[in-house]
Amino acid sequence: MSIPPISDPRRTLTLRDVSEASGVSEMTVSRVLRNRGDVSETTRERVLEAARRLGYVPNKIAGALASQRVNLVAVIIPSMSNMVFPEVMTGISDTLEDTGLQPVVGITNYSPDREESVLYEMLSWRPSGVIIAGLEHTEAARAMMAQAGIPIVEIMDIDGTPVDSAVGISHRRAGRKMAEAIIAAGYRNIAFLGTMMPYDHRARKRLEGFEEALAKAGLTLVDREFYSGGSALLKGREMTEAVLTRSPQVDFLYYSNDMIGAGGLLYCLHKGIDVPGQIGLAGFNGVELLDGLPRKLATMDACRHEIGRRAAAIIAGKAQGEVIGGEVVELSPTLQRGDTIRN
Amino acid sequence: MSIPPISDPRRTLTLRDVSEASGVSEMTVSRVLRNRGDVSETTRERVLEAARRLGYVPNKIAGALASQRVNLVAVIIPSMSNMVFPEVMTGISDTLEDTGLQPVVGITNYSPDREESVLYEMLSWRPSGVIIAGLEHTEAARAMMAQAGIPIVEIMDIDGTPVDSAVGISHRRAGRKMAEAIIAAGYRNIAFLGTMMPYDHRARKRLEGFEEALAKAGLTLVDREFYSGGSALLKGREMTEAVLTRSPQVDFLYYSNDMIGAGGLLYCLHKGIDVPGQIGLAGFNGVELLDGLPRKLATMDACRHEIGRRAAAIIAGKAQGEVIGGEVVELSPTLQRGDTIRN
DNA sequence: CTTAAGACCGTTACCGCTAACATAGCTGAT
DNA sequence: ATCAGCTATGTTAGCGGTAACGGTCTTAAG
Repeated sequence: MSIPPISDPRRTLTLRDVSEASGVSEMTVSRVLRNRGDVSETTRERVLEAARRLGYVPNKIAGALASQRVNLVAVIIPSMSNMVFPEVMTGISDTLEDTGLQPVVGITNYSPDREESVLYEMLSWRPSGVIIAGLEHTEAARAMMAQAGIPIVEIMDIDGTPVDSAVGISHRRAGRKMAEAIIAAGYRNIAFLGTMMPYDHRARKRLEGFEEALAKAGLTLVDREFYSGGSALLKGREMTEAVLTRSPQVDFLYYSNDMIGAGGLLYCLHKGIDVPGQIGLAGFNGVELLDGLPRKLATMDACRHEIGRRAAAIIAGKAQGEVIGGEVVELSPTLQRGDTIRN
Repeated sequence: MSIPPISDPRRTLTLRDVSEASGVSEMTVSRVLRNRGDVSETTRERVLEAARRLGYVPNKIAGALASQRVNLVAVIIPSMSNMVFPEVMTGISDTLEDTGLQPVVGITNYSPDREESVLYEMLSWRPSGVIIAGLEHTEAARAMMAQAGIPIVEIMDIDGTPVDSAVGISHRRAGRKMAEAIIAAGYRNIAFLGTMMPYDHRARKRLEGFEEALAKAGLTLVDREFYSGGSALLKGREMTEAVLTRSPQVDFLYYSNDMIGAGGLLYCLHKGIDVPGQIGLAGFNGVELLDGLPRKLATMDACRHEIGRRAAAIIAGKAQGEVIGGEVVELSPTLQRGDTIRN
């Protein structure tokens, strides 16, 4: 057992090392590295030089404990491969960029239990705020968020009661709006194709709104098809084929997301079906991908980027000391008719 | 200035609160919550009950500082909207899942400077390891990683010298392999279409390998086209149109990624071009999306999932105390001929 | 020449938790 | 009865920073 030499290169550096190397107190080094408080230009330079030379990297763990401040914002979302969430993230990052706050992402895979444990894990790092997808959470999760004493923003959806703040769209209303446009265009034999995930509450709400509007017009869905897992584009093709085979009278296909909608569109075009004359199609989300398709799929954008920005702005505002109570921001998605709904 | 009452519901709870509520010392509470050390079943239950009732969430900041242990693994990647990285992430998460380690993601947007600052930020939280994309970093970034005293795994690419460990494929070799397959199939007038990002080193290396193999066969690229930003699928269409207009003699289109390749494929099919007779196409990555296309694009999978798994395994292993030096794991991508290269 | 007001830097006391060691009961072998 | 050897719990001393406050030394006005 030998005592490691002071200069052991593997020992991690602390403020004391920089302090000794530059001949000032640890406190002064701390001040220099944080740009806080008065320090003369001479010592500042001397300290910075020493820190650089040693390769000192501050220990935020100690800093956070001492200052009771953490510059992290927990972002909890179901998935990263959904196209939707990377864009929300972009909005969040853009807004947080110049606030000194930093997003940290947690993935739930659409599992409420996993969401609960991810939330617990993240809260244990005492973030400055939480941005979490959806309004549906376990009891325990809601309790944790309510107790945490930090701003919470639930995003994507506003059809429900938020714990604190919420930013999103009404998916029920979005479904209704789409149904109305489809009916107005004269389609009558409408089928729904979507995900089967029991926890995709937003897709469920869209379908509910959609059927509500159909009912008001005296219509009901003539067919429906669900999927889970796999390549969404491929599933879109397969499901479309299944529906059209089973229910030849169908004249409109409403998809719960753009990816399967794109698959369906490619299938219809391949089969030589007249779109939108014989059959109309619509998806949901307004993903960038659609721009490259041979024909533009009708869709409704979910304001993803804007949702991210607004949510981040709320957190950043409260971190600055704003004392607004929980607010609900409703964004309105716009219908993009594309080329797959006839006029 | 009033002193908040002991029972102030907004005060954040500490071990002391649980300790008082359950009538044992803080240390015992700590032991219970971490499942470490001997605690009688009676007190264990009493403590857990109290913690649950109060809604106590441990403070990992304090815990990490005291124990000098952080269960985080920094994962630094260029982008999340690239399809490629979400899959790598999946591999990482899957493997880390049951090790108690947790990935934390940082995004660089393909900027070396941003990478450096993200790395600095993450190292300041003293993670147990770093997984970072690519072998090209700033001087300072390399120095930080070398100094950090934790396992570092550079992923995706192995054409270069890693700081510590590396897991990936040889993109140069991948480019060569594809060129050889194309030449063997009889194509001679080959064009390249890809990203212009100056920092996409892997795409660059693939192109280098590709041209190297062409040269060996006495060929050179007859045309090349670059893009940046925007919808990759749409860009693929546009670039393909541009190339085919400019160089009608082209009989093969090699794309730097599957997304633009898919756009090109859709364009060719739309134009009634005989694929792969008149023109062959190939991309890179093997993204799931391709399964839904009307024809299967030739591609080469980049072992994304496996890369994530292996990288995570290395970090987890070293966290367990394995003392292996830097290792380089080379994975071999397999060519998937699809329907767009003639036999 | 005082002295008040800054500018600059140091000292002290934690932040909330855990490693390491100490202690108190209790068991069973001697 | 005695004591080694447990088990179950408590005590002490930090981990590496920062808040808050206290000095010292200039500087310039009174």
